[in-house]
Amino acid sequence: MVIISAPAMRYPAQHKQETRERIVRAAARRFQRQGPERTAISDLMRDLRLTHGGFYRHFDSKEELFEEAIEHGLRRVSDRLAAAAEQAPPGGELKALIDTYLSPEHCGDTANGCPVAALAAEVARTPAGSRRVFQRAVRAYLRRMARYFPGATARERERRALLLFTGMAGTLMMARAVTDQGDRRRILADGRAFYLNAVGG
Amino acid sequence: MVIISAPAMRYPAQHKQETRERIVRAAARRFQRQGPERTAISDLMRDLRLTHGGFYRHFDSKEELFEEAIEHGLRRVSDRLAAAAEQAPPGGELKALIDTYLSPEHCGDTANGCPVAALAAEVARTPAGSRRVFQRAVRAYLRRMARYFPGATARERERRALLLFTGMAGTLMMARAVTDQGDRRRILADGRAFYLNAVGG
DNA sequence: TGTACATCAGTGAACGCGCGTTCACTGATGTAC
DNA sequence: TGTACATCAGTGAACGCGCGTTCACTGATGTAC
Repeated sequence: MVIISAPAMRYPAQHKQETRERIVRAAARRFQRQGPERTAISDLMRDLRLTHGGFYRHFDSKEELFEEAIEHGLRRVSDRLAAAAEQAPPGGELKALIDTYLSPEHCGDTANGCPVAALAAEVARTPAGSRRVFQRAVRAYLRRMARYFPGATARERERRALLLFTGMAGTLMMARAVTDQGDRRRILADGRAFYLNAVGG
Repeated sequence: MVIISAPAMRYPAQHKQETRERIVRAAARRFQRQGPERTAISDLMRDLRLTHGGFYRHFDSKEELFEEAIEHGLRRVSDRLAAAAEQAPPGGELKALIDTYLSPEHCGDTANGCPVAALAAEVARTPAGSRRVFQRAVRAYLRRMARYFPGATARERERRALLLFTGMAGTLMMARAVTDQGDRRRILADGRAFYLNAVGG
């Protein structure tokens, strides 16, 4: 028998929840930009003007935070992509998705961009637990994107979405790895044309 | 005025060179499988039954080794891909490249696979010097693959090769990140069909 | 041929640093009465 | 309303560990003579 009662709280009820979310947001940015190994818990907490010790009031481990940061990152990109698709003229949704994903802005903003392009190779080296979380988050992302794709069944639309977004993630990754600005622009522009043609725009 | 004379050597002349190459090969494998941050110099040297102290007789830093490991990895994949294309029936070269790159074997062998799929996101976080080395190695790789692609000029063939290989790298990365074996097989199979169609096979 | 010397790939202890995690403590606020 | 007490988000020192890099040393072999 478990008795649930409201305990005494010295902070406003949702204060802890908000701090937790701010940590996740800061983590998503830093993990994607610098990689999880190069970002220390103390960096993240300093971003929020807190000290590192308090971290463990919110998370059991850095690994748990990593999982939530990826979920957050995927939600954020899918928000951005869905918004772009909704603003597109009828029939132009797919083109809007591609142009947004392979835009110079997305390329230049790894921190707030797609976690697949920034972190999927690192997720692949992670224990099964984290990979399952990742897989679930990707599925939710694809379910959300599927409606903009042609295909008889939801399953087919999701498969097309997966192929498009994983392919573009690879191309975006390469654009970021290259040093020459001209090459970068060209890779992105070629990619936009290639994928638009490939999904039959 | 520099006098070049053969110094006294206590090891056979090419011994040092061979050790250096063995370090690079071990590094490519471990960097790609575990990531550069999770592989210690001492791990690599232990792979060759040596101790970590000797490492600095061969390389100035871990960063220098990272650059060479990526060059080595790209040469190795392009060898493998070129071999597959050469064995293909006439006209089937592109299909052979795609089937080899997106094969379950390549997916399951990150250590000896393509460094773009395994490490490009990490390269993107690296200082400009390493990124230049990467870019040069990728260009050599594309020049070598270009001959299997349609296109009026070498430049055009290389651009198609880049789009294909970066796209497939993204798809391969996702297949590796996912936990479910069935999903993994499906991603690879869908990818093979998608890219074969996209390059007009 | 034999002997003394020089070379340098490799050894392993040590240094310094960063960082994940723990823990005793603080102090602002809510609750009980 | 006022006072004593309980709670717990946050603090910051400390611990333990891993790892990149350095360095004095070793010892097998080549060269000089």
